[in-house]
Amino acid sequence: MRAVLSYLGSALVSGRLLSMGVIQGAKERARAEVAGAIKDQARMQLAAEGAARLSLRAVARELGMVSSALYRYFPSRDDLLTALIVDAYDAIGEAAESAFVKAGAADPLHAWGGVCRAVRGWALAHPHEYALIYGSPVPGYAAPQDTVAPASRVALVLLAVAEAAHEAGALTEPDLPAADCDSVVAEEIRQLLEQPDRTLPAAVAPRLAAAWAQLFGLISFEVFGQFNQVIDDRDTLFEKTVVALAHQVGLRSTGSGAGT
Amino acid sequence: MRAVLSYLGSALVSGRLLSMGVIQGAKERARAEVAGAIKDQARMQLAAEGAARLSLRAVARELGMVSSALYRYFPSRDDLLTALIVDAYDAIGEAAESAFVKAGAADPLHAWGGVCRAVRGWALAHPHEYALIYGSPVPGYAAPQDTVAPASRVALVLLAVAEAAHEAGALTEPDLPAADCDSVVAEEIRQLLEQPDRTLPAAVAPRLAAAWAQLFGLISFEVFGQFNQVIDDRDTLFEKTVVALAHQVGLRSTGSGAGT
DNA sequence: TCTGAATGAGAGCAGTGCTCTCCTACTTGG
DNA sequence: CCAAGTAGGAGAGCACTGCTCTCATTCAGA
Repeated sequence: MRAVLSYLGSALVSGRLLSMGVIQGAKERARAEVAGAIKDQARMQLAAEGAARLSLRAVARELGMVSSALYRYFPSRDDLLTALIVDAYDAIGEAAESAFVKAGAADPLHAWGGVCRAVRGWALAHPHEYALIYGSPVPGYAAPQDTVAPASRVALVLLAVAEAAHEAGALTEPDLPAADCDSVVAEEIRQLLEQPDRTLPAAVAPRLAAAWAQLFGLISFEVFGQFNQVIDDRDTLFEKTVVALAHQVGLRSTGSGAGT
Repeated sequence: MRAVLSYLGSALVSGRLLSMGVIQGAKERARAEVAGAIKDQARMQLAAEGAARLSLRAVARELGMVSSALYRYFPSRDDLLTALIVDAYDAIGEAAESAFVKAGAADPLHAWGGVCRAVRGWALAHPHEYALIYGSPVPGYAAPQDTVAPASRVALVLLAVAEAAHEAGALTEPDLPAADCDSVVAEEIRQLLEQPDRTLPAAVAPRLAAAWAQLFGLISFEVFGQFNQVIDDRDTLFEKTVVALAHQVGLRSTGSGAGT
């Protein structure tokens, strides 16, 4: 459980707590409140119509102000979208984190399933916000640095699940040499895994990344309607696939080092 | 190889040949030519700027005509986008089909890998067109009936690979009862699999659908930049994951009914 | 109390999708 | 071979968009 706290701790500090500062003066508070109202209204339009139909003027109109006033808070439409993207990443990341905390690290397969279910649940409940972050990147929009930390929260939770499993002896080691994996994984991740309090073998990182992408592939097909007229019982398909992904990563039930 | 021909045949007839009619009169030909030029120009703008920045007026301007003239060919921007979507589905489907034909049905694992590689290759070469069909659905845009046949071509190829493997005795049967799978898969797919010349056990359909979604999840993460600063050697990761997916589907090397 | 910054209002610009009317050119029926 | 009908293009115009600029107001701190 140490890994849990450390991973989640770093995620929380880097992505969440620092963004909401201490209580400020009345003026700054009013400003933050208006900015929040703008974001809320924008989020409503996003949920109703999708990102491309999100209109600054409509948001301003709904809020009873004129469109130019909105530019005092967000310098452009892209910046407003970025704020919504960060919020969405934080929301789905928080769903994953709290699911992990709730499931506990005792049974890795149970934790893995809980996290995956939470992510899928959030995606199905917020399809347009999900599309905003995991669909096609917005045109001419390069993800600014503010989004990378929140964007990695779900992946860090999956990493924490694997590390907890490894510490409990419920993670099958990969058979391929670690040197092969080092060239696959990027420098940033290697540094993360080499930190002194990390215990996860670097060799599982590629499998984890693949499972991460595959998980979101499954969710995206469901959210984006690719399973229409193909798969009816998506719950069952998801559950079975999540178990397969856990096995692919190397997760086993606690106690039995090598299951079926 | 019978399965190959029959599957690909139905795909070709339904999706491709019917759309390009016989040689017509000069007038209709001129009309088709202009429509083609519009689509080409639109595709160029799509590749350069993305779907959301595709502008009818800009297309018309580039073609030296006025925007209203363009409405003689496409009744709305959405219809032009739909035409591009159909073309993109056909292109990626054709890439998959020809990869399958080239690989042959002798070695199922080889065929599976070839098809997956071809799909990934097309996606990386045409990221914006890929985003158009596998990214977030365009806002307020419900896929018209014209797109469902082309959209299913890649999936049909994967189905054909599995059926060829089954006929060669290189497909591991699922352990769960077929009744369970029947409720997962939609009516349309069940009817497809129950056709007299189909030999694929219905029980592998769910595994195939899951692998299908996971494959595109992996590709989407790569195309949409989710692997930036996470995975460097994406080729290796893809190859390894494709093998894992093949195993998940139940594909084995020819001759050995159940290998590791 | 005065100054300067923050905030909002309004006009305006260039661009968009789309519709309407008008005019030309061409195909086709007699 | 000619008249009629139609397909296609041109242009104006409408409502909307993101964004910028200027001008007035308000309000906090020196």
